[in-house]
Amino acid sequence: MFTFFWSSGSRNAMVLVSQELGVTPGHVKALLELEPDQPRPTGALAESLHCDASNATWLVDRLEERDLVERGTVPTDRRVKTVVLTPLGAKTRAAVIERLHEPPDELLALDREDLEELRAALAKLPKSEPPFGA
Amino acid sequence: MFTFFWSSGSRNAMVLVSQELGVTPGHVKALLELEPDQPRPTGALAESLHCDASNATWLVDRLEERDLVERGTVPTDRRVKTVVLTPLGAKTRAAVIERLHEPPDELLALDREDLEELRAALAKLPKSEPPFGA
DNA sequence: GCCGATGCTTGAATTCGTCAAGAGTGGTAT
DNA sequence: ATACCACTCTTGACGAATTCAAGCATCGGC
Repeated sequence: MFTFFWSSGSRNAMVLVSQELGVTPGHVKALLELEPDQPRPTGALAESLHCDASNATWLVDRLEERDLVERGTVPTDRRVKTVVLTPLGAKTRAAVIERLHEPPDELLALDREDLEELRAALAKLPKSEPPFGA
Repeated sequence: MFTFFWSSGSRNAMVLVSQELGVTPGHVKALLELEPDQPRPTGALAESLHCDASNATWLVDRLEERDLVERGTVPTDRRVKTVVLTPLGAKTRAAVIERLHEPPDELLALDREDLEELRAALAKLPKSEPPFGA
């Protein structure tokens, strides 16, 4: 519903959240792209993140160092390496989402009616691949 | 009017613009903080950019290399170094602003009525220091 | 079984950002 | 005036994030 938060942020919400949780903004972006118990190929992750494959490799390295994800393989194609959340990773991801759903001050300043009008107006925007469900 | 663009972007408008014009996103941010013919102290620039003074120094170095800005001094206090746009810098800045005001596809997809509703709804948000006038 | 395409990794380079330390200057109190 | 503290900018070191070029292993088709 409020995926629009992402950028509206009063001084970028994601940066603040990542600082609170002791991870980097890059970690946060990547965690949000991973569903618990659903391994994804590194390449798919890179595509979701709109970045280079080598960048995804580097990012997964950092996540792996912190035991937030684990690498795996798929039997059908031994070239691809998958990435899957560890229990700690899933927990951290949940905390990030929880924290990210808290509406920023700007929206809290609106009364119910104005908020509903804003929601309705934004709902008409063509959607552009929300970073995570909601 | 559409300062909201900044972040709403379909893949960050500023990044795209900077690529088009052959400069970095940092260059763009800095250029927008400088009014033509109005020298600003390096420190003031750093504050506007919400970054470290040393970062501002580094940024001005890069801008100076490309002849987009020039450094100067003020007679009243010999500690401060000012930054002012060169003719090329002013021209580049104008191009950036021009390009940045073009509405993204998401908004072009809306008809006049929906657009007006969105504008009205957004107008009720408390304002948080727009990056440049308009 | 060869060969081009594909998936990931590595290394170098650049940008952006922070912090710590230093040089130069300004202001103030003694 | 001298000493001392505050302020401005710069420099250097470092980490995060990003891109490109090159390399290795594997896959798929011929």
